[in-house]
Amino acid sequence: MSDVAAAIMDAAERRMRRGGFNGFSFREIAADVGVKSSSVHYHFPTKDDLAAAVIKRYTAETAELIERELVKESNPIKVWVKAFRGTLHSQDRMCPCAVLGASSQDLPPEVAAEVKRFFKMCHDKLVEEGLPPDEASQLLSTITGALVVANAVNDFSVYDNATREFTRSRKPAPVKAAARRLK
Amino acid sequence: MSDVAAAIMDAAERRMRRGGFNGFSFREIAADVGVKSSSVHYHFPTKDDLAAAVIKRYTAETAELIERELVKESNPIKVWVKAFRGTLHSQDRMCPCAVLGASSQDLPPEVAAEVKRFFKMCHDKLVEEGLPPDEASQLLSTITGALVVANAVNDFSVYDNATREFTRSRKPAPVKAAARRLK
DNA sequence: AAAGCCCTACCTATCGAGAGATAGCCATGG
DNA sequence: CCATGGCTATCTCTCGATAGGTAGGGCTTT
Repeated sequence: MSDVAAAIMDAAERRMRRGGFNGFSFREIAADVGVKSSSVHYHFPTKDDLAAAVIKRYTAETAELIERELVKESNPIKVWVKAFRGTLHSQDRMCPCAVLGASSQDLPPEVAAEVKRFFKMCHDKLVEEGLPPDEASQLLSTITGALVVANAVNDFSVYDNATREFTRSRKPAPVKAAARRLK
Repeated sequence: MSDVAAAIMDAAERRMRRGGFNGFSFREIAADVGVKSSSVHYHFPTKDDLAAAVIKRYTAETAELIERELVKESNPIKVWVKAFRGTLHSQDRMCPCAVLGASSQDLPPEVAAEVKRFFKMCHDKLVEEGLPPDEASQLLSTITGALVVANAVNDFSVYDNATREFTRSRKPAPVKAAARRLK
């Protein structure tokens, strides 16, 4: 992928994190990158294509990040809470999938499908790492919601308050998951 | 408030629940109600006005609903989990504040302020009903996130799975809160 | 009671801005 | 020499917003 294409995806992701699918335009992206809007169309024919590509890349990057962190810290709960905490404290603040997921019903089908894939990936990984399915759903929901609420009230401490109990009292995942990951 | 104004707010709320602030237009609302878009402007001069009014009303209605339910069921956790579950299973599916809150950074200030007020109201009420602040943040986050994730993956059972532990194991609120409410 | 008047609640018509998308031209480099 | 990756220019839509017109109900004044 060319530098420009990557820069376009970066700009699109940044704006999607703020305003979702309807929160950015080809012209804005083009201005961010320093090209013309028609050049954005060259790399991503339609807006749907661009958004879907951004989410697909984001899903892959998140999965990789989690894998890397699991090597350093074997408790998956701590890893996921910390990862989303990093998102909140980053410049872009929100997870794009949380933003898009909230208005999933109004998304182009390809984009909605990618967002769905993201959350499925998260849940699958949590279960694979040893959490019971319900607990995985709860953790994923709490983390996602904490992001939304912290964003809405503009107070990041909400995230830490909401996730505190998780990082404190939960048992670490069974050893087998960590072992499988290492071999 | 006139019938038409109420119908406009109803239509706006319905569309906001699906697509957020950028997910509806004056013309769509007008068509839903059966008037012209200029008539919508008559009742709500700007789009910001309309959206803020919708959220303000929604906040008040939610507070009233919770109060009513607390008379029947004294455990606030069960009441809130059930209330948002009702939202998910309603025709409109999402809480408008969850949708708008996710893209809070891109909202007109008056609208963002109303969304913030909604979440503050929720947290305040939970604390008032006897929950420790952190637990209130956690419950609110989990419920909100469960809505988002369930919506994104298009599977309502996620909500029940994510909130199951809350409704099962938590202690009911202290008696004083219920007593205060009754006097 | 009739005349005059204003306010409410719509309407038609239109504005300029910005959206996504397309057609076709041009420069560079393998 | 032609494919790649940009560009200019322009299309058609839709957006939020505004100007100005009108029907009719209710008020006051004579």
